[in-house]
Parts: sequence; structure tokens; C-alpha cells
Amino acid sequence: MVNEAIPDIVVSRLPLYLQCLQRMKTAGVKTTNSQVLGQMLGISAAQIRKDLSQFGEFGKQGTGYSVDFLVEQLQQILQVNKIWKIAVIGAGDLGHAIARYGGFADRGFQIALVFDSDPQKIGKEAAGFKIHDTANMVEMIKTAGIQVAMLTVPARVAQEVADQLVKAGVHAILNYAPITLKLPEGVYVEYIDPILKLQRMTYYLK
Amino acid sequence: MVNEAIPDIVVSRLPLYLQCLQRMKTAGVKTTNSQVLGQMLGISAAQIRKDLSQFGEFGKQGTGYSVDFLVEQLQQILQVNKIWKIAVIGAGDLGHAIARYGGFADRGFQIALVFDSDPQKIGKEAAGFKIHDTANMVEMIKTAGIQVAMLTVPARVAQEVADQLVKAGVHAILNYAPITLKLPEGVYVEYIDPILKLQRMTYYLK
DNA sequence: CATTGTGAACGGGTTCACAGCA
DNA sequence: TGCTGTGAACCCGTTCACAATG
Repeated sequence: MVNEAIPDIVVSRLPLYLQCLQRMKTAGVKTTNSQVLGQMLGISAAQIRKDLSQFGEFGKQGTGYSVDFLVEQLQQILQVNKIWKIAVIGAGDLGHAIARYGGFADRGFQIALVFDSDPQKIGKEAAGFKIHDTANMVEMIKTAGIQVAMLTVPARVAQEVADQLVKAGVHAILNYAPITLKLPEGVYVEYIDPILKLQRMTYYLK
Repeated sequence: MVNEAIPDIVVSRLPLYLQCLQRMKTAGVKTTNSQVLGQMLGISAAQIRKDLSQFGEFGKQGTGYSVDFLVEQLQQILQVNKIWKIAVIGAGDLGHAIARYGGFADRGFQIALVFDSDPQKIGKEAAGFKIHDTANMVEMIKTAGIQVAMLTVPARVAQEVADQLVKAGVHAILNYAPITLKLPEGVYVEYIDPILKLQRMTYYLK
């Protein structure tokens, strides 16, 4: 298949499949099938088969899917068979926690640069990373050829910093600030705001 | 309207509307309309009108919506016109960052209890909160009447801890561990896994 | 006169059901 | 026999377009 008309919602499920399969792989599981996978993820088996079939015929009738093979294929599709260097902007508590987190490596990412604009923080270290001045951000990111960034700055400066990131050549921004960013076509943004998720749940409580 | 058949996807957009409206309110904006709101959030105006109309007639033809009034209504609908006490399980870097975060109060939440199972951490403080032993978690959460929890423990123990949370009376879990939880009907779970979002973006890069 | 609320049309994602194949 | 891949049916959310109205 490998058609260009793959819905974004399908793409958004692939990382979930990969996450699950990588855990299975670590656990030594060699083979699985759409039903097992679906049960683990709370997704229908048909959904999983249809999603995967959009990218090729990865399974074997009567057997299912080879875990190792499917991991490889998904990594390739998502382009995480290589390691992406990422920049973290904002060395506050969250930035520090991200810099210290050890779970990026086997999933395709690696912190490369950390920035902050606070003179008290610049020059110091965060989890082994030297904290650089945001003033040099565009240049340093450009030089390092970094395309992916995580934004952990206060909401009031998020848009401004994001604009600079785009100027630096960043095409993918994971934004932790609780504000919707306006960015040019071709720049991808994802949002993480825990409170949005909490509020979604409290709607249903009681 | 206030029908019971409100799609989950509609509910999931309400917190976003509220977030935006609260910023407008802080900025002193008194009135807005579906078009402005839509532009700020990257959502169609018709979508916003239809979503809001599911819960009542909040707007005025020719004028739009009163920001203050709409904030109040949404807070009420989402039940965040009161403050929910939340428990944080796992006092690692992320747990600490969450405990220190000051943005919960005006959005309906408040950290109340912090737990960890590491003897080295128990009894110490995290952002002013005493770290309690996970062994006492069920009892303490039950006593405090807490219904909302944030899970920041390692993936290998996440399911086990989540089961205990349910036993303690928790009905809403925000899970930061990269694993899908299996929980009984009536318990709501949301997931935050930054890597899933990063991988979703790298698919489109280059 | 600008903007809401909404029925109807539209579009597209999910589920179904089964042929096909190891 | 068991499970995949997939066309077709179904379902449901989004967009459209306009009557209603302050």
C-alpha cells in the first residue's frame, strides 16, 4: 500500500503499537497477533490490522505478526530507527526532569542541548547538560542541525520562543506551555497539558 | 440541551476552550465569539458553536459570548468550579516537578498527598509535601477522600499501583508511565507519554 | 447587522464479515 | 485451522448554510 493518503489518526496510533511491541520484545515474546495486541491496548483487532495494512503486509495468516519484524518496520515508518537529537528550552523543574529522564534512548531520541534565559541558570548544569543562554539558541540549534524541540518555558513567552525555534530550523515542537501556538505550515506541534486531561476526567466524576 | 449523549470528543475540547477563555479573562477581554475563539485554537467556528450548544445557549446573537459567563459555565460543566485534591504517586524527578508546579490552583486542582516506596525518600519533603510510604497509600487516600491521582512511577509497577488506587477509591488516573492500564469500568484513565507525541511528529519529518 | 444555534448534507474513520493463505 | 488483509456497510463527527434574534 504505502499510500500518501494515510490519515493522521492512524499515524498517531503507530507509536502506541511500537511502545507495546517493544515491551513484548524485551519480555522475550517472539510472535503476537492483532487480537492480543488489541486487548493490551484497548483497541479493536480489526483496527490494528487495518492500520498496519496501510503500510504493507507485515503479518502471516494463521500465525500473526513477528514482534521483532514489526518493531523494525514501525521504527522505520516512524523514522525512529535513528536517533533524533532534541533541544530542551526551559531549564525549570520540568526541563530538569526531562533532561534526567533515561527513557529516550531506545525510543529514538536523545537530549542534545538545554537552554534557559535566566542568568542564574546559564552556565550551570542540568542533569549533566550545560545550560546555554537562549540568546544563542537559534545559532546553536542551527549549527547542531536539530529539528526537534521540547518547550518547557512559561506560557507568556512560549509563542516568541517557538518562533525563534522555527527560525533555527526546528520542524517539530512538543509544547508543554498551556497555550496554542501559531506556526507556519510544515512545522508540527504537539501539546502536553496535564490539566486538560484532568479536567476531561472530572467531567465524568460523580 | 444537556443531553446525556454527548460525545467524548466534545468533552475533550471543553478544557481547551476553558484554558483559552481563562487567559482572555486574565487579559481583561469581556466578550468574544466563535470565530475569534476558533482562530486562537485552530478549530472551526462552527465546531465551537456546536460543542457549546450541546450544553445550553451561552451566546447572544450579534454579540457573541461573555468571557466571564462562559468561563463560569465551562467550569461548572467540567466540575472544576471546585478544587479537586490530587495524590501524586512517585516522587522521582517528574513527581517533584509536578509537586512544585504552581499552575494547578486556578484550574481546579491541588496536590494533597505525595507517595513513594523508596525508603530513602519516605519521610523527606518534596516541594513542601511530606513523602509518604506507598504502603499506607490506600488508607490515606481513602481517609482523605481523594478521587484523582497522578501516576509517576516506573512502568513495571504502574499497573499494580493503579490497582491499589482503585481500591482506595480513586476514579481518575493520569498515567505518566508508558504502559496501557487495565482498570474496571467507571475508572477513567488518561495518558501522558511525550515520546508517543515525538514519534508522531518524526513520521512527517524530512 | 453581526453572530448564534441547528437541521441536513457530507466525509471519513471504524467495524463487519469473509475470502485468501500459511 | 487460525489469522491476516480488505471491500463494503455502517456510524458518527464535522461542515455547511440559513433561519432566528438581540
